Amino acid sequence: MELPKNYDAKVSEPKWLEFWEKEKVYAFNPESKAEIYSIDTPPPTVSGKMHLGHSFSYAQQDFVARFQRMLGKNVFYPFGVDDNGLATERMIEKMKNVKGQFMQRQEFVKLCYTTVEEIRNDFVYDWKRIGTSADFNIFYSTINNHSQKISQRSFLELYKMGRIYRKFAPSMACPNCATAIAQVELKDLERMSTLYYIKAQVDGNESTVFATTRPELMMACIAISVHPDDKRFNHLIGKTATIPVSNEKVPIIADDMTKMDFGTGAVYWCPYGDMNDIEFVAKHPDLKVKHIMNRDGRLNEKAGKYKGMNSEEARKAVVNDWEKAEAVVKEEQIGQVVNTHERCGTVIEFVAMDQWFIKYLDLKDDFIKYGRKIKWYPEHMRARYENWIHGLKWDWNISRQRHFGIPIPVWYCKKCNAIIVAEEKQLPVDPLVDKPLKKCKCGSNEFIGEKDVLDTWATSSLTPDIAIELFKNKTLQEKLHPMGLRPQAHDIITFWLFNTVVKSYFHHKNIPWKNVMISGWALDPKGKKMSKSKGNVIDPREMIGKYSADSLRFWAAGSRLGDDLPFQEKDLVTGNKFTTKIWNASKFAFMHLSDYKGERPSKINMMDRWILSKLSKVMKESTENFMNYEYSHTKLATETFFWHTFCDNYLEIIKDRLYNADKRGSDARVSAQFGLYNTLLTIIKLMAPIMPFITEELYQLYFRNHENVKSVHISKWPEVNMEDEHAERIGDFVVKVVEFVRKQKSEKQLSLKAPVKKLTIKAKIEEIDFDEVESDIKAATSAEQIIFEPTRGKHPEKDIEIEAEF
RNA sequence: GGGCCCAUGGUCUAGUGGCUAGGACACAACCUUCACAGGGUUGGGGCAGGAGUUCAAUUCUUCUUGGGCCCACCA
Repeated sequence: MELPKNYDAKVSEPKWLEFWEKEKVYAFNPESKAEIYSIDTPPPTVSGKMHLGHSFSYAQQDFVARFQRMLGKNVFYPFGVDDNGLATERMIEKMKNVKGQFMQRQEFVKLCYTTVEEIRNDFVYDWKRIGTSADFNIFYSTINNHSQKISQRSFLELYKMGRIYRKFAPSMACPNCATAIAQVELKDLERMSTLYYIKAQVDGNESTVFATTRPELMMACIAISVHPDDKRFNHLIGKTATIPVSNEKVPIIADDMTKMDFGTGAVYWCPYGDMNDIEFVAKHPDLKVKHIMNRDGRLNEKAGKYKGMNSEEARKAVVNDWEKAEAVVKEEQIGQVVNTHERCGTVIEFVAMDQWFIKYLDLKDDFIKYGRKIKWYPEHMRARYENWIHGLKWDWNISRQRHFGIPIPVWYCKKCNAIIVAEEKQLPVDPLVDKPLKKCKCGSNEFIGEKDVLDTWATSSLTPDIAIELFKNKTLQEKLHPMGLRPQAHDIITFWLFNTVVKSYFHHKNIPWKNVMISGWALDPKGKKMSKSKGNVIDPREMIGKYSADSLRFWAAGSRLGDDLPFQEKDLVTGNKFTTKIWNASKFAFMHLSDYKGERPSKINMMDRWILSKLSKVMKESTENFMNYEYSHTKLATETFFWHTFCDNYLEIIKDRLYNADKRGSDARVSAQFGLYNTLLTIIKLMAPIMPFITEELYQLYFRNHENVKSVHISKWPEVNMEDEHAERIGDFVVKVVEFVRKQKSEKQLSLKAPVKKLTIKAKIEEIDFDEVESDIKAATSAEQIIFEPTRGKHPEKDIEIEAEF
């Protein structure tokens, strides 16, 4: 059998994608009795194209999926897309050049739906292209009716449990997005800021100086505080200060939250400038908050002349006014860390609004317990989960003042203002369109629908349910829960992972999955995070075009699980080289196997026993590593074994037996064929999860006819159990001799085929064993004559002494 | 301020309480008609620093230095 000279990934890879889809190679079988391995696949957000980081971590989870499938398990590997929420809105606003806020919700949502439909196929193709072996027929979108129903049902259940409440409370708001956001969506920003020292008159002809970085909140000022132990200010406590310009009179009170060593030691409180204000207000309920800011970050009529300004504008105006009033004593530049919205980078504001919350701060211990029931790979990632829980300060704000999201299924009675919650049988509902099924208790039939939508994470935290409930069979649903694996990257442990545990805790009283596998990030060549703004983003499509999906995966298999990996284009060359090498080795093998019928020889030659024994060990090791999600070890072990043990040594050693059956005997040839067939097939299978395309190509070209399974990816994971310590010792000795001769030839600048006149070997090997391998050594070294002397019983300095005469 | 991870040739990495610390890329020399020039062979070059545990430390402990990530602080 003759193979084409070269393998062309550009042609082959799309060919196999089609084949897999047509043959339903990755289909989950709901009827099967086989053990299920289920994966809670991360739904990528359609707001961005697949980037290198995606291909990196999706490749890593796919290694595991493919391995488990080859173990014979019924792999439940759904695929979803996240097209719900802010990120999607933003993309659509940009694509269609519209502003959602200025449109009717229905109109905008319709536009979102159609746009998302338009781009979906192209978007998903990128995931298929890298060889993701998900069952793409088990598909969901986080905004479709199915997901809406489940997400709203979750809301209803939590509401019934008393876990959801609505409250007018200070919340974090993104002025740019004009919505409330949650603690998890915050990102730190370090910046320089000005600390203003402001002089305020105090009754009784005194004065004091307070320091602030937030002059713009002047109109909200409710008090000035000093530390109770601060002797500098003792005499002022209880008196009234007048804020310059606003002429507002505020009490000077003692509060130990005040830092004596910051600014002047006196601070003016203007809820809500930050989290401390919230605490301060709670401690002093007698002080009345003024709420001068709206959620779009603009000041309202309570801010008087500053109405309509945002923080930055108001700051300038207030400072200007203070300067005119000669109230500014000093300005100081200080470093400051502020919270920004991680999606858009806007500095957030604290605004009191009506919001919906999930009450869960009382359950921190339980969440930590749940985290410990899950097996983490790598284990240390659990620390991040626990660290996050320890630092949680807010209940989960799940309402967003946006358009494109899953509506909160609630109405308010026009007459009595009661909250009316939707009924499960009417889900999904849009309260702006639909009506409650029953009248209000007060008899009224007029309602105002809740305008807010749910936080994206309130839905994506339900992905296990969304995927599982695509199947209506209850027994199957139970079998699928908890899932086997949650694969994801480490940046969303606090978002997706934690929130999913929370939802599962409430709805199932169980962990959502047994294992989590946390992958790292693909970094730029210098080890920096890739980001659009830095311009260091690498497009995986370009790399696949230039190299191949297999090479990209080969690269992704090179890092330890959880580790970030800087991307160097040259690393893709390695994958290509491996592909070429295995192509050529297989070409050689298939040529010599064309007449092989799969027979097991009665007597297996020493060197064939040697390779099969080595193979058995690699196989065992690889299986264990894969079980522990250590795919990089499997890849490395297989790669080394293939390249060096198999190609460099074994193939060279058996060549003579394969080519010259007339001299060496047909038994010797069949034995070599047996070794060759089984070793190559096993290598291809071990490599199949990592490089699904080239392995499929080689499998189809030759092995399929002999193995009778339609794809290597559903073939059985190899079980070679031919360990033979004796053969390994003798084989290793042969390799040492061959390597020695190679080195000699290289040093003498001779061709590797150059004949050796006389080869003298002294070794701790029995003559009976040497006789078995002599012909193989002769052939592999081109030795004309070999003198062998066993050193048994003697105690030579070296185990082996070799001399070659040319 | 708290937590976590990491430090191995020029670059990216594997790994181990004890063999000559493994590989890839880059570099150098050599080798081609019989699987492979999209190749092969051979070679040069490395465990951040200090202290400790140990018969033995690149590996374990601790400190220092340097890098990365998460969280808190935010007047």
